[in-house]
Amino acid sequence: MSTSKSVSSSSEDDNELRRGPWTLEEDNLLSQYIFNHGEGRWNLLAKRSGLKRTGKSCRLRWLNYLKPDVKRGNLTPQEQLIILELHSKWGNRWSKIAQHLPGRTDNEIKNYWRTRIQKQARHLKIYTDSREFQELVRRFWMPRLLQKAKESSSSNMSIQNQAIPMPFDYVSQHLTVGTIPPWQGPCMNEAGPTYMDQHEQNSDSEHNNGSCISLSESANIPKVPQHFGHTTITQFHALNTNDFGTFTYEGYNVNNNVYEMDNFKTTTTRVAEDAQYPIGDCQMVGSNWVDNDFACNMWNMDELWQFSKLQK
DNA sequence: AAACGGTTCAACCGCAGCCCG
DNA sequence: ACGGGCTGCGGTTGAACCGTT
Repeated sequence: MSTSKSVSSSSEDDNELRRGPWTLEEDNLLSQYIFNHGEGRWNLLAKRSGLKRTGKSCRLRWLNYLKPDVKRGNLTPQEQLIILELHSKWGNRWSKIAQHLPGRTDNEIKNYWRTRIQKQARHLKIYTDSREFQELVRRFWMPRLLQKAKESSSSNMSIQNQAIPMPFDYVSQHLTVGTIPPWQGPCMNEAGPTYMDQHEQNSDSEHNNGSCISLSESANIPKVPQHFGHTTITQFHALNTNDFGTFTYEGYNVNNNVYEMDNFKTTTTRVAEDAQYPIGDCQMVGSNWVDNDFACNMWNMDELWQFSKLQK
């Protein structure tokens, strides 16, 4: 993008289309026009509003920035969970994913994926569409997000006040076998339809058949062995109990009380019978492989990678 | 304080699909 | 059936920002 070069002042050439960052005046002009005439017919809007912008540019500015219901700020753990899950099912269908995240734009979700998720994958030198990465997400990322979601919901807000409808229903129904977590709380609709039941089955029934989806059930992703599913279930149960204690599963020694990853120590051999999971060859040790600032860094990837290399 | 490098995100581009005449 | 206009989508870019040296 040649933004700075191509942003032209109106004094230069009144007929030249402006590009690059929008000014406050332009924003006001666009908002005012849409307030009076409504959205749509973007090319006509661009001509009549007095903006020296293309219709495309106007549409983008409105939908991604000016529209009143556009949500600003960091994605919540619940939103991140939904993105991970839906991306595993649909891939880079950003607009489709965005439909399930009220107030979030496809652009924002795409940026999140590329700058956060893919960055982590790059650090580990694995592809985000690989089985290894899917396992990483399922094993470590999602539980961490669940824990964060739990913390955020219990500490400062009720679920009802959150923009994402029924995130825990969504998670509990679709990431696991459907256990309703106790921490879901009385405000959750335990008996009623889930988020995806309400929002997806009608619009996407040809893909979904009304059944729950999960990373392991994604159409895009090979089914993982059954014991991976079991791992998820036990991890999820661990979120719901205070006395689950430490247990070992498939070579993973997991202190799963509340997913305190600080105490998480794995020494693994290959974890899948078909030997397709090189990530199982890495070893994660110590108290700080999980970064405290979850919003910025899910893991200390450098450290993780170092251990990964050491094991090879 | 300045230089530098990495990250984020708003904005652009090309393409595909849809609609309508 | 065809072509043109419009809209939406996904990939890419680069300015702005931020942290580090």
